[in-house]
Amino acid sequence: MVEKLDKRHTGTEKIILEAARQVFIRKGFDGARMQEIADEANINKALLHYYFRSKDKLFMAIFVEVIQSFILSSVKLIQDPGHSVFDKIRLFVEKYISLIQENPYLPGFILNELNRRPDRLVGIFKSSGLELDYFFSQIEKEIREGKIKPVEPEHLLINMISMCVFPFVGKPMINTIILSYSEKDFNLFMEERKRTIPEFIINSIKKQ
Amino acid sequence: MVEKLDKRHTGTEKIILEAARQVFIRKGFDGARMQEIADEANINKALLHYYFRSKDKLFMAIFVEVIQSFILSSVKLIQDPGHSVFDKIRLFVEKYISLIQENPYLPGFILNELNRRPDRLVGIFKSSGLELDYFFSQIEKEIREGKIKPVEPEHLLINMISMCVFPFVGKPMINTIILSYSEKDFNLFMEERKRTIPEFIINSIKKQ
DNA sequence: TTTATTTTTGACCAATTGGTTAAACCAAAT
DNA sequence: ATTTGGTTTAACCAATTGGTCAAAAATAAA
Repeated sequence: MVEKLDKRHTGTEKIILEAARQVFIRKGFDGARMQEIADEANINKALLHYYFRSKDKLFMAIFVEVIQSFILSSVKLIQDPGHSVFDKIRLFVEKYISLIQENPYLPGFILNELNRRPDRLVGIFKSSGLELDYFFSQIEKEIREGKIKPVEPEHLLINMISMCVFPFVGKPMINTIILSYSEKDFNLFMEERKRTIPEFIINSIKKQ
Repeated sequence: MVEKLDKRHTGTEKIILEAARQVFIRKGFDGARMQEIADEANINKALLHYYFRSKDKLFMAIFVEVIQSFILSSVKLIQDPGHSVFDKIRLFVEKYISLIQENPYLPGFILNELNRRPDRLVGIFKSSGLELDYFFSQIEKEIREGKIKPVEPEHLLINMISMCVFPFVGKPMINTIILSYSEKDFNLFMEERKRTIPEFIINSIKKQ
């Protein structure tokens, strides 16, 4: 019964990957312990090495998975030829923040590991289908057509990403700042941002 | 010779702190090794424990120092009653980016550690003189006076910080994105941002 | 110089780490 | 029932870790 065997195999493998994912994201590569991953998966530590040969290999496995699902889901929309730049801004901000809200510690994890071992990990990032050429040329086109003010496409994109992602990375800091001004909690603040960020961007680049 | 003693003492202490600073920022708390700090300082490892009792205490010492110098230098300007909101945006972006350029890995370090051990570190952040009330009320005042469009002060501030800081935290990602569009290098890109960010923000909130 | 104090060191320790191994387990095939 | 194959485990290992300590070195006081 190859099928049954494969299912069992994939079963434990998935359980390990899920456990590793949680622990790595929570503690980072250096902070994560193989024993803790084994505990989280309710299996013996040696089994980790049976499926994935080393901590590094296990980490790579989850990192690739995490990057790809994260990149793909957000790039698709932005490269879609079926929306105007304004619509893309609105849709991207809403969708991107919602995506991160489901996994709030993912950006911090990715960015930190990427910085800590760039030579090891940047390759994964580059080869994960990160294509932005259509979006960039679409912006240039709408500028030529006089639909939006002249802006540098790269800066616009980085601004969008920055305003969406940074609050999650800087949550402890943001909470301190916001709570010193109002009683708003972080989740409410991010819900507001789904509205204020597109408004802020579009106000900046729309022609009057 | 109390003076001489104190100088020597402060001398080694400062050498240790400087070494610890470099290693902790480069490797993070979990990744840093006491031996590596000792090597960096060219002293015996036991001497680290002689001056600072534990790795944690040593880390706290440098974290407090780092936070305070970082916060203070940036908050001063923003609370200064002598500038308009527009001027503050221009000055802040220029000064904040320049500050980080001198220490590009500081934001990533601070944000990551803050997320990793919030209960331990957020207190330091809170008690480091982070006051923003004047800036917030100044924005509200200029809105009432019709000088700028209605905006939520907290969102505006977070937007400013996000667009300045995030690129440094996401440098490996940013480089991939930018280089896929132009041949610009990161430093040039950040120099451009000193101009494009204030323009972007002011375009968004100015009245026409 | 001699004594007292402080600073620096090398050697050491217990605990933890990622990783290994040989044996046990367990379902399926003979 | 026995064998066969992959799966899971407990026990173990070498290396590394933060941390200690007693003695040496350097400095100041007498």
